[in-house]
Amino acid sequence: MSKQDILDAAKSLLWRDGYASMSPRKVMDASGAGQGSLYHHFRSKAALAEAALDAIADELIASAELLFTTDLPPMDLIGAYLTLERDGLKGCRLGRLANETEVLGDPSLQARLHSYFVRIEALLSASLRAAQADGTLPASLNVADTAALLAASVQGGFLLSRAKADREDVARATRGAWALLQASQSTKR
Amino acid sequence: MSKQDILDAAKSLLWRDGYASMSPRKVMDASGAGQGSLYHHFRSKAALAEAALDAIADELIASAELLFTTDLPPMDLIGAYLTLERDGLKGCRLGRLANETEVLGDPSLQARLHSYFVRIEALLSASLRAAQADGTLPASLNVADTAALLAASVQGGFLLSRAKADREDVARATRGAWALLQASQSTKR
DNA sequence: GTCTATAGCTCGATAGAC
DNA sequence: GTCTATCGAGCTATAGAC
Repeated sequence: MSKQDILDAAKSLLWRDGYASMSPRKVMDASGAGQGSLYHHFRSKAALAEAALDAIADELIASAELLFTTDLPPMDLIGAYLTLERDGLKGCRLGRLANETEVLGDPSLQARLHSYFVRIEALLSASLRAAQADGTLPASLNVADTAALLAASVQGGFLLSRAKADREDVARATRGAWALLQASQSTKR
Repeated sequence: MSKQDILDAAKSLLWRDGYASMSPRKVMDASGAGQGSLYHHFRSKAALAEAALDAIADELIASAELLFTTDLPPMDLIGAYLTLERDGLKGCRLGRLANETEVLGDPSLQARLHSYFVRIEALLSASLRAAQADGTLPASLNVADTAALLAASVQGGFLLSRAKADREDVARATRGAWALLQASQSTKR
């Protein structure tokens, strides 16, 4: 079962070091597989990363969809998402890669990041629209802008945490977003 | 005056490609300087990057401080900052580097990112406090959380723009933050 | 101050034996 | 399916002439 070992090693190296730093050598060392095995199962480093990104995206999307299908009022879903526990120093497993030229320059890697964020923003947008429908959120707020802000509060929070080496920044940013969203509730029209 | 040429080339390569990709070879090609010149003026790639980050941070901080010392009500200062024109595909010249292991792992590079974001958040916090004092922002909002959110909306917006290859995302995120902030104005206590 | 030459290393990938 | 050997390239840095 060493193909899975290789994939797992790649997933964790992508999270820790990013794509450019995820060398075949490191994957081999971390997984215990030899070079022959690695290139037998994956035709290239990029192909390995594609498989790893697919697996990571599946996990992240599955847990987000699980949360957003909880039977709760829409505003509470958004609050629950924003206040999830996050380790700021580790960063988002996918967002972490979004500033790497080598990732953005590879269409099949970039497409995977694209699709992940589209789906996350879609979940947020759906809840925002539902909250406007049930009157807990002002109808005057632009849904696309607000969804982008909420996704950005998570990603930007992670980035601040890492830049400042302060695990709490991501919690500050998402808490700030949640507080503002709640404050807008009482605003009428 | 080729020292400045080398520094300029490093600054633009850091912006475009990041730190790991900024090889001495590329700096030489982009600046027209030879290898001897590069290592005469800078003892190492890291030392060159330190000088480049200092220059970039100085420019960014200077323009932010200029904006925040404009004679405008505090809420308008924040609005002006959030709605600045930003090219989402290029990213923040410093925030772009905050997910690189090679940057975070070098204490003198990481310290420069740290100091930049501390200063930006300080400018935002001061205006938020002033807005609370003059009654245009609810006193119930936590200033540190809100400042973190606003900084995160810019950085996260840039990240979304790059991940989705959509220049407009950063404007959506910051507009979303500005709209929420304004909506909270009308909330009392 | 700037040049060329070269060091020693790691990179991503391929070859060919078993 | 896994191994070892090897390739050619690029990396960061140093040496030493001019």
